Amino acid sequence: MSRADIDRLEGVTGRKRIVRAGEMLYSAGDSFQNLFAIRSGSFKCVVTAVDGDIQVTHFAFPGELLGLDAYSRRLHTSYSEALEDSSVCLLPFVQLERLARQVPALQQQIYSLFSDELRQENEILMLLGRRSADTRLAAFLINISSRYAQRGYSPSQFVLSMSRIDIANYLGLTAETISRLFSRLHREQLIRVDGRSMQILDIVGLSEIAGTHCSYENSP
Amino acid sequence: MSRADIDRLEGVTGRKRIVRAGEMLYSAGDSFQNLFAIRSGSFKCVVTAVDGDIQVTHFAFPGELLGLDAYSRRLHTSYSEALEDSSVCLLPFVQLERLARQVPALQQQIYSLFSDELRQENEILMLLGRRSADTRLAAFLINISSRYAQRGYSPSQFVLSMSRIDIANYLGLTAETISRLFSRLHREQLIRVDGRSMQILDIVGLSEIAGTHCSYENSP
DNA sequence: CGAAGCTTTGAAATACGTCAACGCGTGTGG
DNA sequence: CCACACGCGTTGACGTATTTCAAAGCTTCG
Repeated sequence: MSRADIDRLEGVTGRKRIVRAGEMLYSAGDSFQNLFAIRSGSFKCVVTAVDGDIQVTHFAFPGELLGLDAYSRRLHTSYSEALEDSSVCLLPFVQLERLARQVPALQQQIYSLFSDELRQENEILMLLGRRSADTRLAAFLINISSRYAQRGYSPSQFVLSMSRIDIANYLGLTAETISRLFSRLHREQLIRVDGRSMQILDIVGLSEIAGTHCSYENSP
Repeated sequence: MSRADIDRLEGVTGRKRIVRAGEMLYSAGDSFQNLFAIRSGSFKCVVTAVDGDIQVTHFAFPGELLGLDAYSRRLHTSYSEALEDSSVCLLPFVQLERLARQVPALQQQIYSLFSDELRQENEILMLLGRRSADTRLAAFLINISSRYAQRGYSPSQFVLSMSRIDIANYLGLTAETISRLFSRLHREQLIRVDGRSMQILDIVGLSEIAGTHCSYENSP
């Protein structure tokens, strides 16, 4: 979804919302009314187990859509927290549904969004199920990098909006492991890292660790 | 989706297909034409990485739908293999789309299927990312059990159609670990296991290991 | 300025993987 | 019909990647 698409949709609905860093866009248990198109900022999406354990299921950036998984139960079963001050466009799903019935292209767009997200989750499953820690982190960095590139930013230099803890949780690892891996990748001259600002020095080397010789194949 | 729903849809399209054990329902690279509603048997869905590594993303049983993730690219990116002789109902997606525009309830049904699958994948992410091996297997067994129950079969006695290797891959473990865990659960009187036929002796105890005090919460 | 949370690094513990051997069932071809 | 191979399943011994625990430095923000 392009920024232009989002603007057009916002024209239809006319509502947007600001979410400050650390605030929830929606929480588990909230009723499902809207999809959210991210205009600026970033979010982490998190599911909570009955024992309180949490799992970051994905990170979301401008141009991406949040809330699709809440449709069937009319209830959010996960929460989305802003990683930085962010703004989203509200898309009331009932209106969207109505509009989609009249505009086949929109209909197909919605199916595609669902379908893409399913395919993306399959990739993450592969990462968590079968890959070593360094492969997971390398694949994560390449994925983030390519998503920055898609939006016209530098693919080789960016600031991570999420904490090591969030990255670790997302990748099924611990913050300590992430920290050690960053240090190692730094030592091996593959990246430069200063706190949350990252520079990718050797995308090819990183891709090799990620187990993909095509650096942009993990793009969403 | 109930069996009646599937029959109705089949009336619309009128086509079905038999897939023998070990045969592919579709392979990665196949063009996307149909969704598949399972009438009998079972399938494993598998993604393949560039290095040939594979990951089982889910198991599918009668009443469930396959192929949703192929929509956006008009191409299957994973394959589905029958675990036993099976039959599926073919649902040409273009026809389904057309029909859905006229029948809002069908439209919503399709959204729900997508949405449900997304939510289900989030649960698996939690399993792979944060849970120990025994928790994963216990949750798997409870999930399978509840899906049998949904279809009117015994929740406490069933025959697994997938190999230990498949289960291990699905849960991000090795076949040896699965085997050892089955032995352990057997020793602890939680299950009886003879090859692939399973009997759950203590669903509560199993649920405790799974980290959920509500045994049926993992149902799809 | 202080507290609280994040990050880094080291040392020790452990859960799970790897390797290896063996038994079992099943299908296949001589 | 038997022999054999092959894939699956089990179990043990051992190795190791990652976690856990701990301590200290560093940011950030009230």
